[in-house]
This record gives sequence, structure tokens and C-alpha cells, in this order.
Amino acid sequence: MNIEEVITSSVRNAVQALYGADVPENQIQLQKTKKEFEGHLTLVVFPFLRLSRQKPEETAEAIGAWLLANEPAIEKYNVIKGFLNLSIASAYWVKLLNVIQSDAQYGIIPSDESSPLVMIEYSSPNTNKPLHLGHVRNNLLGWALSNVIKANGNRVVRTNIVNDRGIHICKSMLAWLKWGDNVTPATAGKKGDHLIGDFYVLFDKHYREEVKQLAAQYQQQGMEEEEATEKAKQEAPLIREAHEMLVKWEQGDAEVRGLWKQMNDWVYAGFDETYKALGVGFDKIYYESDTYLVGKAQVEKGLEQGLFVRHDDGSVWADLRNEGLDEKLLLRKDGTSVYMTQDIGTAKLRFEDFPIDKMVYVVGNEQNYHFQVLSILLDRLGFKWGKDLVHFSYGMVELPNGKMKSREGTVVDADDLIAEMIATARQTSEELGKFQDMTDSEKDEIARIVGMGALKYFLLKVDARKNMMFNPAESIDFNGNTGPFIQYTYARIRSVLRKAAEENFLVPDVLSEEVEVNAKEQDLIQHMADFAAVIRQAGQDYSPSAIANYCYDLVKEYNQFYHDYSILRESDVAKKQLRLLLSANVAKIIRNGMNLLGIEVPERM
RNA sequence: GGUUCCGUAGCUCAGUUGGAUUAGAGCAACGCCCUUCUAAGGCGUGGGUCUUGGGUUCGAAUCCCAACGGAAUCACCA
Repeated sequence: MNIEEVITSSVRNAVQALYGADVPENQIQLQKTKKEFEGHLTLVVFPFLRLSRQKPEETAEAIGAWLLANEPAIEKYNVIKGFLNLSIASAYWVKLLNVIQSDAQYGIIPSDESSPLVMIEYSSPNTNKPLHLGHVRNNLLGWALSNVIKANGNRVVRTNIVNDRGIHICKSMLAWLKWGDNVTPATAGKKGDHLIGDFYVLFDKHYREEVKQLAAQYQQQGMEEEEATEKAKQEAPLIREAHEMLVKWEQGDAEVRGLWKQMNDWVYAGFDETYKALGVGFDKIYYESDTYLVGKAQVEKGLEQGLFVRHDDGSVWADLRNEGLDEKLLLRKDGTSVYMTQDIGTAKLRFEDFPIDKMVYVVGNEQNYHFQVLSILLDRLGFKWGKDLVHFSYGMVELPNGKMKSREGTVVDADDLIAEMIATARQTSEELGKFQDMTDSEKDEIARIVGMGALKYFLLKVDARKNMMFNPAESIDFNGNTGPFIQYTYARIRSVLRKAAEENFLVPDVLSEEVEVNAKEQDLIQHMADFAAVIRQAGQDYSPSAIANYCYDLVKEYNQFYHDYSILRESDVAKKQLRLLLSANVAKIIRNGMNLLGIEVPERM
């Protein structure tokens, strides 16, 4: 039972004793006392005025006096207007620190076989181009979110649906056949995803030239510009070839399938490197080439059941007009499947594979409509999980001149960015003289941890729902509200703890409650204790940024403490023990909190 | 046009299950603090009509309505 619950319960007793009323728990507004006032917790008494029939000050005074007399945890109180500020006794804080110390996973709820099973889909790349900054945000959010959900006592299955088939990959394949000269990632000295991406761009370049020429021809024949361009886009030889290739793929043509597999494998090898650098992973990967037929079958079944309608041209639609939405295409007139069809198939396979209680999709907010529709369709098709699937809808990463556009070359490549962050971290460390007595492998490791920490924190500290700004011209900060700031504090604490160990200073696991805890130390303990509530809230709101902001606030508070009080030079043994224990647990919470975000912390930096 | 989301300091962002005369951080600017546990740190100064206008309330950045500004989406692309 935490202190808030203890006090809440006592306040109920107080109101009962003083005013003879039984107030529900949710009417008791207990909040952290603002910095500028004395106290730890503040009771807002306005809701009780109707019961007390007294002024706010008098009501607060009465409740305060009752609590002081009857609740041992309360040491003193003060009243300002309708606010009753309560100070918790020193011994209680030692007790709380002991509780935190005794639990290496403080605040984290373990899961077991009987815990709810949450499947979380994230990443979900196309196999025709390398990952960019938008994917990085997706991957980091997906990973962090899955950790947060897990820390709230759920089992988690991390999954990825790879969009490995379709016209886009055919374009890359065709370009490689035409102009590739049998180049491979090995011979080109290039990651497979980048190689394939280059061919995709090459296809697009040639295709646009063809369209331009063809459109000009049509215009000469008397067509309007717009119509000519539209026709040219469909008639250009390259796109026709790509479509032919797609048809062959669907027919299982051995040659096309062979090339397709080869090229996808190159891409996967490239992705795996990026995933590894990002520190993310998956328990189960689905491929659209395996799921799209399942989706088609589901749609056909729905059609038989009268859930969907077939138009005259043969295409199949879901009518969602009674839900306030439009008609939605499910199968093209040629019978091929679309995005929605595939998601239906994937959902079916997943629920056959796992006893899923909840499904979370980490997908950008540009697809809000898609998931609104998917939820309804899955529900109609009789999947009981469909109705309350969660679309974790995150915002775009914007550049100073707008969205990232691959055509305009304004894409921030994931691998480039990662390399740049690590290089910057290395350079900063050199400049600050942090590397002096380190081996090369230690330097590499620290540069990696700090560089990635800066990148990850930068992306995760922002509310996921919001669009965010990234300016490539300004490098990501290493000072202030940043990952390295938090990592630095951790490293500093570890250094202090190492020195304490070197001088053989013993810190007991359980402190005596006689130890006097000063106000700053009390605040720190209270702040640490909040970690549990923050994880609960982050889980409830699907909000990794809440964890990031908490870590920052805790670290900021600790740094003040570190600056104002000495630890190792404290002559009073009991105080020294308290401060070391305090520091060790701040470090532990930083490590666990950052770990939830997928950010590592270095022992030195 | 319909739907959804967003609008807080020069910039990037916290703060929204309504709470305290002064709405917080960081960056950028200026100043101070390393013979003392790592200065990637600490302290300070300046910087705001929380887009605007109404409303609900003892109390609104937070809830409701409207306007203005921005984004996404409404594809036989995924």
C-alpha cells in the first residue's frame, strides 16, 4: 500500500468522523504538493465544503488537525486557502526507500502464463526501399510501447508484417534486370535494402521519362494534357512490364519467384542490420505474400454471407455508409487484393497462431481511416477482437520544409542518421576528454550507446500522437533535456558507487528508520516512488513519452542533490549510507526506465 | 466539402481524469560556479494576452461551442 492510498483512506475516515459523511475515494483529490509550498501531498478540500458548511480554510484546518492526531504517517500540515498541505514523517521515507531497494524491478509488474496476451505490430516495412527517419520513429515507439505494456503485467508478442509483394517490388526487380548487370550487395559493397532502393529510384526515373514522352505524343494526337498524362501513366512500356511481372508472380512463375526471393533476401539482410542497430526485434514475422490469399478467402466468405456487395464490374465493396463512412474497396475488378484485404488475412492468421486478448497496431496517423474501417470489418466478419483493436496512431516526422519525400531526395536515411549520431557522440567524447584511459572497444561501445541514446530519446520524449520536427541542419543535442544528459547522470552515480566499493564502505540493504532524511532526500524518494504510478499511467495511455519525461525530471532533481550534498565525503556514516542507497536506487530506476524506452545506459562516459 | 488530429517563450517541447497571486523545461543569448564524489553538470537574468471570441465552474492552457491557422485522410497505392 503506497502513501497516497494510506492518506486517502485516512482522509475518508477524517471526513466520516468530522462530518459524518462517507465520501467515495474518487472524490478525494490528493496531489503532489507544489514546489513552492511546504509538504509532500496536498488535499484539495473544495469538494468537502458542502459537507462541512464552513470556509475552505476552516475545513482544511479541521481535517489537518484530525489527520495529525490520527494518522501516524503525517508529521505536520499547513493550510493555504482550500489546500491542505501534508508533510510525511521522515521515518516513512526511509521505509519507502527500503521497499524500493528491496525490489530490483520496482514498479514493474511481472507477467506469467495467465497474463493477458497483447500482440503488437510495428515496423511493417515495404521491401523496395531502405528505412528512413519515419520508420525509425515507428520502430522505437513500437519497441518502447511493447516494453511498457509488458511492464504492466501483460505477455507481449511483437510482430511485423512485411509488405513483400506487389507492384513496388516488381519495379525494383525489373530495373535490376534491365540495368543491374547482375550486381549484388556484395559486388556493389552496399546494403541490400539500399541497393534495391536505388533500383526502385532508377525505375521511377526511367518511367517518368517514358510518361513524359508518351504524353507528348498523345497531345500531338490531339489529347488534352491531363488526359494524355493519365493515359501515358498506364500505357508506358515500363509499367506494363512491371504489371506483367506481377501477374507472373501471382501465377507462381519460377523465374520471377526466384528473382523475387533473391531480392527480398538482400533487403531483409539490410533491414536486419538496421533493426540490430536500433535494438529492436520481433517474436513473429508475417509476410504479406503468405497472408493476402487468406484475406481474399475471408472477403469471398463475407460476400457469400451478404456482408459485402459485388459491383457490376466485378469489384467487391463493403458498404459502411450506415457507420458514417464511405464504401470501401476490398477486391479489385480483376480479383486481386488490396491493402485492406491483406490486413484482414493477416489478422486471421495471427489469431489462429496466438490466443490474443488485445491487438495493437503501431501505424502512422495517416492511416487513421484505414484502421477505423479495419476495426468495423473485422467485427462484421465475426472476429470478436476486431471491435477494440488499438491503433497506436503516431504523428509524422516533419522536416523544416515539410514532409519527407523520396522523390525530392529529402528523406533522412535511417542508417546514415545512426552512423552520424554515433560519430558525433564519439567526437564529443573525444573533445571532452572522456576517452583518455579507454580501449578502442570501450570507446566504440560508449559512442554507440550515447549516440543511439541521443537519437532514441529525441524521438521518444515527444508525445507520440503529435507530428514532430526534425531539422537535419541542426544536429541532435547532447546537452539539456536529452538522452546523454540522463545517461551521464547514471554514469556519474555508478562512478560514485564504484569509489564507495573501492574504499570498502558497506551499505546495508535495509536502512534504520532512525536515519534522518532531509527535505531534498525526501523529495527524491517520493519522486522515485512515483516510478510505479508512471508506468501504470504510461501503460494506460500508451505513452512511452511519459516514461521519458519522468526520467528527465528525476535526473534533474538528482543532479541538484548531487551538486548540493556530498556523498562520499559525508562524515556521518548513517547519512552516507542513506545517500549511497538513494543514489544506487536512482541509478536503478534510470536504468529500468531507459530500458523501457530501449535506451542503454553506460557505466562510464 | 466530410471526418480525424494539432495550435503553449525566438526555436524544440512538457503540462490536459479542471486547482494554489509568479504556466514549466531544454536550446539559443547574457552572467556566475571545477585545488572538493565525472562541468555531457549546477545556479542566475531576460523572454508568454497558453491562436481568437464566447460559455460552464468557487476555480479553465485543460471541459463545451464558434471562428481562424496548420496537418492527415476521404484511391481499383501499400
